Amino acid sequence: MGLAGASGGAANVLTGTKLTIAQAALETLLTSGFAGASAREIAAAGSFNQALIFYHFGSIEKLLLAALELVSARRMSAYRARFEQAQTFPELASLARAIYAEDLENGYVTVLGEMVAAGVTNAELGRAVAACLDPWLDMVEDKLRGLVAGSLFESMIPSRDVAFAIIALYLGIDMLGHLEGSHARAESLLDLGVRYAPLISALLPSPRSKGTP
Amino acid sequence: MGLAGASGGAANVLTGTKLTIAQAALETLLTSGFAGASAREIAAAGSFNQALIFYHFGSIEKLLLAALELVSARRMSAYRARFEQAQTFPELASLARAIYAEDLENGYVTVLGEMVAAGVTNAELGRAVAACLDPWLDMVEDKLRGLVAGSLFESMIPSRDVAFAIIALYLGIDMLGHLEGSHARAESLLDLGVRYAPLISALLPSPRSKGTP
DNA sequence: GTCTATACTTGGATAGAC
DNA sequence: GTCTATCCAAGTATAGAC
Repeated sequence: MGLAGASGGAANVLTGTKLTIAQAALETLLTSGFAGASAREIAAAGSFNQALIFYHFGSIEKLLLAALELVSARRMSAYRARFEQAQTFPELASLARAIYAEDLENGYVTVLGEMVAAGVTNAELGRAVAACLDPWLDMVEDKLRGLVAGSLFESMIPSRDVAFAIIALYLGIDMLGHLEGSHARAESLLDLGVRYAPLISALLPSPRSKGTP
Repeated sequence: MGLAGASGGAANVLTGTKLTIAQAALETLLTSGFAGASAREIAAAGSFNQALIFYHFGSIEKLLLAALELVSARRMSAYRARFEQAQTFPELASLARAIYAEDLENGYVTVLGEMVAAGVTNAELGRAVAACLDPWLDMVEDKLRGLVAGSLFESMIPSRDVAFAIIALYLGIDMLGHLEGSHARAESLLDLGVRYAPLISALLPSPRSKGTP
């Protein structure tokens, strides 16, 4: 609680006008998508002057990136605790399902999808978006490692690859939902995961019934 | 072999100038991405006049869509036979791996990624891209149904959802590859699939050793 | 820091000659 | 069907007053 009385935790250094602008950018990303997120639209959404964007962020790209980092940090601080608490596959499946539902409601799913899409068509932006995804990859990887630790699968499962697959699946579901204009199939798939997670649990003999280490 | 002596099979109705233009569009999509695929760039790539695009296709969007349908049809006719031949999980995993490698080499992975990304930022385009993906979803679903037919899992596995997951995973891997600017992790993940497919096979008792029905 | 006004660029699309 | 020339819209970004 020393300097810069921020609220969350990570790198939420945006305050005042910069924060206002970033939030307007998010709003625009949400309602008009990346294609519609021009300086003029964003300025209109936030009722401030177009020129402020360039004064504070230098370029639209940098603003959009800052906005993405903002949501990423928010989501991380909102979900991390719950994620670390979940210790079984059923719990994790339910959590994934819940996170998707919340992300959908908050529009984070949309923002992420738009920025990933933008990153694909723009290499520089792409690297930045990938960097934003990295902490999530690490988080999933750590969790996986913990889950299989001590079990038969410990040496068999390359956690990094599997974590990559999980993030890819989440992203792919997100993308398809966007394309179809409906996330119904995405949600039904996640429900399926919840329903069958106990089965996976049964296959992996849980080796850590000693409580949290 | 009656009317319209086309080569492949599906809906490859592009000939002459239209085909030239569509191929230039593909080339541009490949080298400059969706963001760089402007009328002028495409015309330059194919050494024809900019105005021809609008004469033949009406708009850039429609051209790009036609180009996507072209590659989709090409890939379908190139892979369908091999896909239908594969009858076990190991075979399918190897095939998926091979398809990704070929798609990567041909640039189809890039084109698909770019168009999906474009579809996310543009609802109308998105629906069309989703429609392009549909035949693939059907194909995977049919295959899945055949694979689990007669086994214990027949009533348990909702083929549609699982097919959706598989397509989503493929797409997500593709997207992440684009973002990172390298498809190394994607390929290593597919290799992992090949390595562990026999294990899945062992779990699903193969009920159909009678040859092709 | 914030505003107005505007320069500059790019890109979609069309008109009309050939 | 193809070409030249051009219109028009939209967007990024900056200069300079307040």
